Amino acid sequence: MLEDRHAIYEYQSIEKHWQEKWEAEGLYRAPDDDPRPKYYVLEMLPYPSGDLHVGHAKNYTLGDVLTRMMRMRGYNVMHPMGWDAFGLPAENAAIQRNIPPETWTRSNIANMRRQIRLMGAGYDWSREFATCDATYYKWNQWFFLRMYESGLAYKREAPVNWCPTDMTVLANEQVEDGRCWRCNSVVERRNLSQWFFKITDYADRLLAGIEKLEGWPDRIRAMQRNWIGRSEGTTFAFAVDDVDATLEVYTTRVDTVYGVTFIALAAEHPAVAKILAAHPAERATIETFSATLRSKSELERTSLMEKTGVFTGAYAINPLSRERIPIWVTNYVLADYGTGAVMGVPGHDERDFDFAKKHHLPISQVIAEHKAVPDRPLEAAFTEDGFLLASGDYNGMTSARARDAITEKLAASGLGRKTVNYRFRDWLVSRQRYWGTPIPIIYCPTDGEVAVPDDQLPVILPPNVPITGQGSPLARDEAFLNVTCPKCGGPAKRESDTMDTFVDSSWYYVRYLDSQNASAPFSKEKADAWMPVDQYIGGAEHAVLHLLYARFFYMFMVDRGWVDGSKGDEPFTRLFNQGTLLRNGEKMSKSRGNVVGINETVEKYGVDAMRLFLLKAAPPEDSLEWTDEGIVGRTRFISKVWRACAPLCDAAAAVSYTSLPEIRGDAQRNLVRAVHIALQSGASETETRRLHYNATTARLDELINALTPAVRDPAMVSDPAVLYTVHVMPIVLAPFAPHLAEELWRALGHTTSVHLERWIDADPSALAVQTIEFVVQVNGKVRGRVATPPGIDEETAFALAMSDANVKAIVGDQPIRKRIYVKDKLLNLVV
RNA sequence: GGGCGCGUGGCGGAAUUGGUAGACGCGCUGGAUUUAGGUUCCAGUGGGGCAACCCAUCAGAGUUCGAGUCUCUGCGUGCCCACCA
Repeated sequence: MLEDRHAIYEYQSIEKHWQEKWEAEGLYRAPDDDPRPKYYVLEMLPYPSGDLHVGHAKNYTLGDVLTRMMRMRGYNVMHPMGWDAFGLPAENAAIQRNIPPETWTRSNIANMRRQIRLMGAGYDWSREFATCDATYYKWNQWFFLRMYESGLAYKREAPVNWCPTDMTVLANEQVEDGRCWRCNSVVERRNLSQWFFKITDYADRLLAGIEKLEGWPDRIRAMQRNWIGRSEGTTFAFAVDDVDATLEVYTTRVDTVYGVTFIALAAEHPAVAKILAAHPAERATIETFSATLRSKSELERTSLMEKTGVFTGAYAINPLSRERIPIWVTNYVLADYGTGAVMGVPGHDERDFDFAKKHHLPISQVIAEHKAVPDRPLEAAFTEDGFLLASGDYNGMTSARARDAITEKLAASGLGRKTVNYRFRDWLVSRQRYWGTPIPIIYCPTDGEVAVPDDQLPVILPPNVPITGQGSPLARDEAFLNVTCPKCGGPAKRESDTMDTFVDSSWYYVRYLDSQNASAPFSKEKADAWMPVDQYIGGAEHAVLHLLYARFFYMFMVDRGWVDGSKGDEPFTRLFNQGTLLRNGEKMSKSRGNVVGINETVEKYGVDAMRLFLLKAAPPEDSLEWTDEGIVGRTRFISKVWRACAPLCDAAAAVSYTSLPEIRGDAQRNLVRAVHIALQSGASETETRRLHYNATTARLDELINALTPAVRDPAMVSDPAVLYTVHVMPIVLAPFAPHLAEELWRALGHTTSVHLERWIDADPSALAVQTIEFVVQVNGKVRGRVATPPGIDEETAFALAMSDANVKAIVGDQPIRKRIYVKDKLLNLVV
């Protein structure tokens, strides 16, 4: 029955052919002036690391399916692509291979662009850019200057990770177990002058905004909330005995203030020097202790180390109890949170308890679970709220009331106030690295810190700078460094630090909308037309950093009036977190050596088979195990579709695909129903934004399983229902297997692409069934099934149920106490 | 230590609102076609039982006419943050 020419689906030539044709026709351009409603689909900007593997394909396939679906559902869809091109791997590659970072990056981009096209993904390439283009990073510098003007970009000393061998700062991610990831030297903490963005000014807005982000996974919202880490408490001062200094502490538990038995300072606390001046006897001990601490990495200072400290010789006065309490320098107080000084309450804080035990400091209980005074000493810190005791005027109060009362008392005497602290810090944006955006600042001996004027942007990153891995290459490039001061014209030096690459990815989503603009980062008109991004897609590894920075940048843009704030100040309406692709139970990655390449996969199985497998194997937010058997199953599906449909295309061309065929029997009705169930599934997964296209592919399997026997049956093969199904097949396949769909569509005689067709809305009359089978339960257990036309009432259902021999036997002559009837589904009899 | 998830056949998973558990695919078993392998096609595939039936969604309890789904406890497992006072 099958003609030879239809027996084998030649995916290689077919897929290549359509990709070239689509590209030539500009099928995926998103016009700015279009009457259709807009829809902006964005996948996170990829880093051009070299080769794509099927893990990348998982990400891009989901975005591509959504893009095609939304286009078919009548939207003007924006789906751009670009490159997060600055960053460390390019510099490391430059060192290893002795080629400039730009050469390595550009060749990776070319390769990855080719591979993405090979996947048949529909992007509007006319909007493409790389962040290392001077036409892009110019605007990074422009944003930096606008932040600088607003007081949101500033420079200060900060402790950073310093590798003494490579003579460079390392990002936290580049420190592994306290050692440099490249040379394995022990990383030191150093105070260096660094540029920051004052993201903490936006803390409350970033926090409040999370509540409105209902299209984001709760997990990510919780992570951002925790990361921001808002904490309300009291800041108040202790006077220091014999020393002209006060020590401010921050606490969320001011109700425990009568239990303070020591003050714990961070070694970096500024008061330490003053205290040492008054207590020279302790100087040597403290300095040795501080020096040891300074040489430790953050990691060693935190989780790995036991709590230790040294007594300073000085005492503080508790402003409430008037008690005299010792001041210690410790290793467990963070210098850059709160005030860098903590009131030690071992009775009610686990860390203070550990410390007090170790250094034999007194432990007193000032909070109890009940009002009765406990008769036993504490065996561990009691950290819950309770009732105050041994707390002067506040005895018997609840913790909550005491916090208010004590804070008020401290405020009244000018010693303290209510304060809010955040766990997250200002964003450190400077890097002592070459391959990034130069920070547009000049240091002048007369004028100090001077911003590069806008008309001198971009500050070009000089090519051909030797990269050795030893310190910042720009800091040694005299031609780059030596400039004239924009203010006085005298000799001056450029800033040699470059920006964190997270700056690049904080606003790229607006640049796509106007990527050729030479006079501004983007025009307001275009941003207003397209923003916000309707669906953002990417992995959860960016849950905090990138997604927080991008939100901050967008709020800044809204505040400056560059984008319309009436649509809100959040850039990404919905966020979808893709699950990772696993192989042999581990995340697929180059470093694990378990990657499956795109090229080989496409060659061996074809693009459509790969896409279908990635969609079918698991819901998109779950991780997915790559198997060759699984993808073989999808090539089987494609062959089944091809063998069933291709021979019938000529006949089907004459049958309408926009109106339902005449139904001549149950087999025909079931077939058309399968078509519309698949159409409904695709539409519903899209409209609900659940994107569980794994379910839709199952409906496609059911559809082909219904069509295959029909086309083999001589009595059915020319039936209108069969020919209708063949004609609709490419439409229902189009988002998932775009090449196969197009090949069939053109074989049906169409001269325009199937990807420009409208999705067909599921027809209720096609979905309707002639008979249903409802379940009869007795006491909740299934005892019978009854076939009837749908829509019968309870009495009819009951009568039918009782005519079922099995049901009748089980019920017997027991009285029926209750009946529960769910229309067309079940009847439950309680006896 | 804190926060958030997740536990369903041999495997990936389906069951969107409490209503026929195991759709669909992979794998496996038997058969047909084929010189053979592959492809393709047919039948079967949670466990027990000859059968009618019984038992099954990590374990245990609860709510309900009815629980994979809701509540509680325990166990297992994953991710994120981890001395933030």
